[in-house]
Amino acid sequence: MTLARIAGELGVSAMTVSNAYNRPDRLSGALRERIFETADRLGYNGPDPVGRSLRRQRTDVVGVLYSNPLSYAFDDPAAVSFLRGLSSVTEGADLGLLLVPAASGASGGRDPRAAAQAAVDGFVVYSMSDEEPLLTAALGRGLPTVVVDQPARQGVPFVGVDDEGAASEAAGHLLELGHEGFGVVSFALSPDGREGIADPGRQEGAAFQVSRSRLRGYRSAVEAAGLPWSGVSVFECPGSAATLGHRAAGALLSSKRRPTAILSTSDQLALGVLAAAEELGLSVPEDLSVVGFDDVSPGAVPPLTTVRQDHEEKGSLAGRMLVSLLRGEDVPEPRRLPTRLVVRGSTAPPRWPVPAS
Amino acid sequence: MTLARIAGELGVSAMTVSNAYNRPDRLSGALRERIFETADRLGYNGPDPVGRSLRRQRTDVVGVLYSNPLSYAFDDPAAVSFLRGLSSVTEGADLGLLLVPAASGASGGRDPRAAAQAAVDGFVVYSMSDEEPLLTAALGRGLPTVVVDQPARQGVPFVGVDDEGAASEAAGHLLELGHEGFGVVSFALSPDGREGIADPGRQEGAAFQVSRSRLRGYRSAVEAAGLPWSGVSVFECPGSAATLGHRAAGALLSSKRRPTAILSTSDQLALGVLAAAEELGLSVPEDLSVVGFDDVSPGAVPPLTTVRQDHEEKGSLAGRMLVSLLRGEDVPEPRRLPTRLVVRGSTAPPRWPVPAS
DNA sequence: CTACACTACTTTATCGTTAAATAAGCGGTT
DNA sequence: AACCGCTTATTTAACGATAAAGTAGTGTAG
Repeated sequence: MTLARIAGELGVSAMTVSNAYNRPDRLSGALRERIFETADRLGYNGPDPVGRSLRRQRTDVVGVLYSNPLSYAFDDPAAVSFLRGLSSVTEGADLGLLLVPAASGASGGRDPRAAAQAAVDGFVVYSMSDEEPLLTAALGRGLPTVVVDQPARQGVPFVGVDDEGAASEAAGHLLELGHEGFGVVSFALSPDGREGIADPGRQEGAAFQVSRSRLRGYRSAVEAAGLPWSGVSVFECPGSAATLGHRAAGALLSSKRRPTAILSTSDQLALGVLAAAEELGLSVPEDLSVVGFDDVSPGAVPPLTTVRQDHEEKGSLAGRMLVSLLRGEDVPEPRRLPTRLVVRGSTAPPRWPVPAS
Repeated sequence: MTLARIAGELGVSAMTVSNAYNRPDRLSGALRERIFETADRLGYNGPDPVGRSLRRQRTDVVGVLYSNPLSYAFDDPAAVSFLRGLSSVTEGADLGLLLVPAASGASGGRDPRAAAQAAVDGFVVYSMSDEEPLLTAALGRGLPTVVVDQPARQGVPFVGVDDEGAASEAAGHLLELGHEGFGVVSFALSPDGREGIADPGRQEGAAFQVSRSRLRGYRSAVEAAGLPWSGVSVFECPGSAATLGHRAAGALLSSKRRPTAILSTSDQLALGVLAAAEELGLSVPEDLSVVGFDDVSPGAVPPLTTVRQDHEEKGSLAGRMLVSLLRGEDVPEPRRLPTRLVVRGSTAPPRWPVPAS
């Protein structure tokens, strides 16, 4: 069933039927009624969305690009909050939200064709590595695009936080408490799935801007306190799950110079660190201080000291920016949303000053 | 930039350019290379998704219809798990997932036009009321559709659980413990936003099949134990948030015949009940037993006795069914997924037998 | 030397819609 | 009878792509 068939049935032009649906005020009430009635009778459900999109050159859909398999997003509380904020804005603007499927290639990267095949008016790109081909493909489409968290690119509207500053503040907190022996548990520095200690080269060369920034923040605070960064082991996990943090902490805590404090680049990892500590008979915060990032784990025991950021607001801001772009309005300067260090029960002064060697 | 322009530039037919992208084996490697190179040079990103969908009569997108504003879905752990399961299957089949925006009308129902406007190959409908116009509109499209949780409709592929049986089991557990005074905290019976005690008429007339079934399950167990259902107050909340459960429990627990046990149709509501009990100085489970539904609140204190169901599997099954339908394969009989009563710390025998009056 | 399969590409027609321009008719005025 | 502004409906021409059928040209077998 198509517009034309309905039109034929009634002896009117297709345009008139189209108008019945799109500009009801442009035809007489009587005719409009007859059209809807005929449509009903013949089982026509209104203009076909695809034909309509082709002609109007817009889809009223926003695409979401995620660097991992889609289903991981629903496992990550930060991503879920982000989507909540984003969806509330897009729905308010009567836009659909398309979760773009991108099969993962062998390299860990995602199939860039996904971005080319998505019938959307614009993209929201969530947390990708610097040179992700999927991102390049999306930007290549020339559609309005907002990047969230990473990578910040010249000329591309961006939403994120000051990761370096926040990380520095987190490390500063531990330093103030008197800690001198640190370990870092980080999520991926690059999307190659590596797991293990990351040397400074790998740290600086990280393909994930957020990882790079947070490590830099930790480092600058540590060095500002006169301590050598070389004394800090950075354990890289290939993702951000508690089990990965658990393994990482296991490695760090069994090294010969055991840290008295562990900085984690996510709460999920920090949760794993807590579990590892418990397993090793270390009590937190007495024997070990732990700091998370994101503030998405309200139920942790002990409650996590962490860097709070408003993920929902991030989604909502990204949504508002994209909606403005779609409407052809100007978009305000890239803004960094605020973060706040929330001190809870997982950090305390070290039991003793760290011995000199 | 279009196929035709690239074709013109090279002096070949549009079809050949199309084939370069869709059936690379149908043209010589040399020409293919020239085409890609020209496309690159002119900034062509491959076939336009909308034109392509129009011609092929498919979009490779699955629409998700939700009975509440979309952003609520990301607040509901059951819905999030469901989406995780669903998205893993759709992504595996290289299908996009379109979260369909449906502005809420005054009646609380959602704008049915949303279903007509969505450019999708099929729908997954998540937990809707019996006569929701949005659902009718979706089914009217004649696209492959799978309904999840409710409403089960003759001839429409369905995924859900045996709510009545599970609820009956939950109530049975309390009866076995010796409880005789019950209260029920239920999420919406009908989408009209009512809050307060629901009489048996409203219970039976509920527009949400799941609500109806769970209440029936509670009731059948209570009556099977020889107790009158009229003695059980059912407090209806307009949604499923902890704050609503809190208010509901406040009302039930301050009535003159205070229940010794409260059955909640969701964990979220049960969490509110726990909060209300604490506020009133009642300890759980000593003074009050509480049972949830869904098993999505691992962190509750005390840990909730609840009905466990596998939301992720539900999403994944719905996805598999829809994918089969899209491929024109047969879909197995509507199946009810299993549930299991998980007894934890929120239920115990009543402190004393309920006094006769 | 015809027949036939095969490759590499083209032609034609169509998917379902809507923007923009155009026309026809209205009662009334000049 | 020409022209008004206004409403209502029509005509025309894309929007960007691909299915299906068709046409050369080439090699290969009988």
